[in-house]
Amino acid sequence: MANNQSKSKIIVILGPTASGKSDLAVKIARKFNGEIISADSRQIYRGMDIGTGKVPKDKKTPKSYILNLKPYFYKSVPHHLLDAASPKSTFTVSQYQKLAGKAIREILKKNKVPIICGGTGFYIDALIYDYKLPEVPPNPKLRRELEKKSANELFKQLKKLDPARAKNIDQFNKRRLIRALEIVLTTKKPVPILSASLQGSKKEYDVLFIGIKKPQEELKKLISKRLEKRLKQGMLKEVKNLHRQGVSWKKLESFGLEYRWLARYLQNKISYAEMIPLLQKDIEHYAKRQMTWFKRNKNINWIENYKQAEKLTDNFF
RNA sequence: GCGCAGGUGGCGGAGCGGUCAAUCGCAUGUGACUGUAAAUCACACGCCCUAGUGGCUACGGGGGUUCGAAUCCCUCCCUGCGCA
Repeated sequence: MANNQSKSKIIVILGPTASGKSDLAVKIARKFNGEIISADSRQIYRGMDIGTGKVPKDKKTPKSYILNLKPYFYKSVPHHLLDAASPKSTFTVSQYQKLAGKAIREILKKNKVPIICGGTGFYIDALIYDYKLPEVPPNPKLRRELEKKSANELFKQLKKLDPARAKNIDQFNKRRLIRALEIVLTTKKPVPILSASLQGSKKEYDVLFIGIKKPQEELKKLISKRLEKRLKQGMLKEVKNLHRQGVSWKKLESFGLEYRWLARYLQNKISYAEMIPLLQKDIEHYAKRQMTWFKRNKNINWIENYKQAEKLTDNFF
């Protein structure tokens, strides 16, 4: 206990999509002198605003924030790691880890509270639990080659090269198999074992996890209402613009959810009327997957309203 | 009323004498997750249980043929299309 007082405190706000994370984070930030670091794998991309539900920028945000990789302001609260990457590039967890880690240090230096807010569980965990990811950047050429093979072939190859990894890996998941082989083939060594565990948080920080809990039916309604709103706000135009600026349909589809389905509609693969329910379903499934991830983390304090979050935060300091 | 096509699990849709509790897709449930993570992937999914090469009820209703029927025949009911 006494130790904790010497550790820097950081707050993590998470929850499924449409649960109201951004709003909560802003309130907490304003009350407790915080700055927000986004943990959202899609809000990181510039030009993906409506579809990702990115908070708008205050007028006073300097135009040069992008070039300088500076946070932008919303309701006077700095937001880090929004608009930090081009949608034409591939942003990865590893980059996130570095950038977000740096943001934490900067915020602490100012004696403010870092508030990590987002729904990308993998990003949050990589950051908080300091995953030691293998230093092997993506190799598109190799990936394209491996992509041609079947999952079974890839699995056999991995089994030969790294039996230990083959034992634990999902042998039907090509994406996982390809990455594992990518690591093995470039390092000529087995995939290192990930040492971090979810048992305790990273040593140098004292972390408060706040999770927003919503009943399933309510969440579905929130998703549906939000979807309608996004369409009205011009989401279709946003996707068109991205494509016009050189983001391929394939890439847009790979972003998932609104980008995937609107891209399919714009390519005439599907009608508008068909698209809406499919997209709605897809978002619901996504919310479920997020919860599956979060449930493993027993350190999360699940709350239902702002008051509870405030109380938790009060006690934390 | 006549003709044609159909009625299969929550839905769509295979099967057309045995190996069918019934391919597959969707939905639903549960889960995985080592640089694409809004991505990618797995498992379960008629009912019952001591959970098994287990029991029971099932392919619109009823009856029949057959060692054996979701599959063939008769009949009734219902749906769609065409002709009246």
